[in-house]
Amino acid sequence: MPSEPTTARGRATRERIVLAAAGLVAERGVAGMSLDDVCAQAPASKSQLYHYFDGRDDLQQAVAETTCGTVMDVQADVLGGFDTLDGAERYLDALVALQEQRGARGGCPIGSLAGQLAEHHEGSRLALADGFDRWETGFRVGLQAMADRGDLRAGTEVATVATQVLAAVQGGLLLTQVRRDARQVRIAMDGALAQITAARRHAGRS
Amino acid sequence: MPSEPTTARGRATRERIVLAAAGLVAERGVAGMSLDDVCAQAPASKSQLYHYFDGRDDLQQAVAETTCGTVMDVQADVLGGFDTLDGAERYLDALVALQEQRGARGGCPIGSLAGQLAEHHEGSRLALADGFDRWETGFRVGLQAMADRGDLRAGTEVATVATQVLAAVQGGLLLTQVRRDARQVRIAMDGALAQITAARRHAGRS
DNA sequence: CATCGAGTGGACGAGATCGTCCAATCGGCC
DNA sequence: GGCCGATTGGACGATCTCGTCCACTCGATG
Repeated sequence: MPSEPTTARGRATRERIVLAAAGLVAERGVAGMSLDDVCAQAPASKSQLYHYFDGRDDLQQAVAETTCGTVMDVQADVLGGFDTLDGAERYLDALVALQEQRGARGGCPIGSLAGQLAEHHEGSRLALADGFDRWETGFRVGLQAMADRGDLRAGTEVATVATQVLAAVQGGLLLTQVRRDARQVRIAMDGALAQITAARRHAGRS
Repeated sequence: MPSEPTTARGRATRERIVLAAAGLVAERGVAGMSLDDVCAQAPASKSQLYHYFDGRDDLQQAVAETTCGTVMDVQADVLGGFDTLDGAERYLDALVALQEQRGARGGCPIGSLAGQLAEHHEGSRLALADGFDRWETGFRVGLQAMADRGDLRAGTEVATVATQVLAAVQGGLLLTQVRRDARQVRIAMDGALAQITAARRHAGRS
């Protein structure tokens, strides 16, 4: 049972540990993160790590949670604009630009963690599922706004399309990562967007 | 430099090792596969493993290659039928049935390996990219047959749609895995299929 | 100032893992 | 049978990793 920090100093230490762990996971993968490395990088000592976490698994779950939070924070603005067709295209452009900037490496942080953790740690799986839920909710509220405005085909099931868009993003990012080609995610999501636009749609891809 | 086996016995040993490694990776993930475990399971000895492989990384790449081969073999039949609208729906049904049968666990073997290996082993990344290429080619030739028959919207770019279908499958399988819900992959791929059918399309989902 | 719990530092042992090494065995071939 | 390279068995040391342990410091509070 990990003890929650009660003082500001304790909270800072716990956060240093999680951030160091998240950085190492992003850089080397879950398997490449050793607790000794985390302690060296934080910096912190073993006793601090085991003071705030049950052990490796518990720390990995905390990493999953903060990673989901970071991903959602980074895209909060552009995801908030996903409520018009233009906003949807801006979202896609931002996604592609980010992948190009990273050299098409790394894929989606949440998706990558999913491949490494979902099958082996129930707690981490639930944390990642929660991240996906929040992401999909962002799409859904934006799509609902478009539907209310009449920008979508009549009869569009907004919740279903939101799931399809998220799947297209994740699949596209995976292909981008494996093929080292940032255009893959654009192709994947162009499909999802083309599907939702009404007959009077303007602009295919930029 | 690993030496290729020259005798039938050597080839059998090498194959035993790869299959044992692939099984352990599927069961416990890449990080959970120890070389000692592989030797115990094969069965084989350390010297045999290092006789046929450079080391851990080389073995992982061999696992990636055989995993791609296995996945393509398993779906060869139903993927070969992906050249009519009905065949596409049968493909989707088979995919969903397989996920339900597995309890929505494991996701796509290739996609899971991608998340664990693509970023850290160039050779494995290339092996997985080759697997995706073969998979996408299967979709593309089927879609081209449909286009030639006039089953697709006029002006459909077959290669692009093939990429979108593969992305939808991968994204859908990832959501299925994380959410432990086999319907996710059906939703994801319904979107990709709905997009390609001509106006006189029949049947949405089953 | 004395007390006390939260927080800290880092040594330590148990065990796992990797990769190396060498001697033994197998099986085709002269 | 004798030879020889391919193949095999498994011990071994070096290294890494995890998690435990205990003594220590910090800082709020009475």
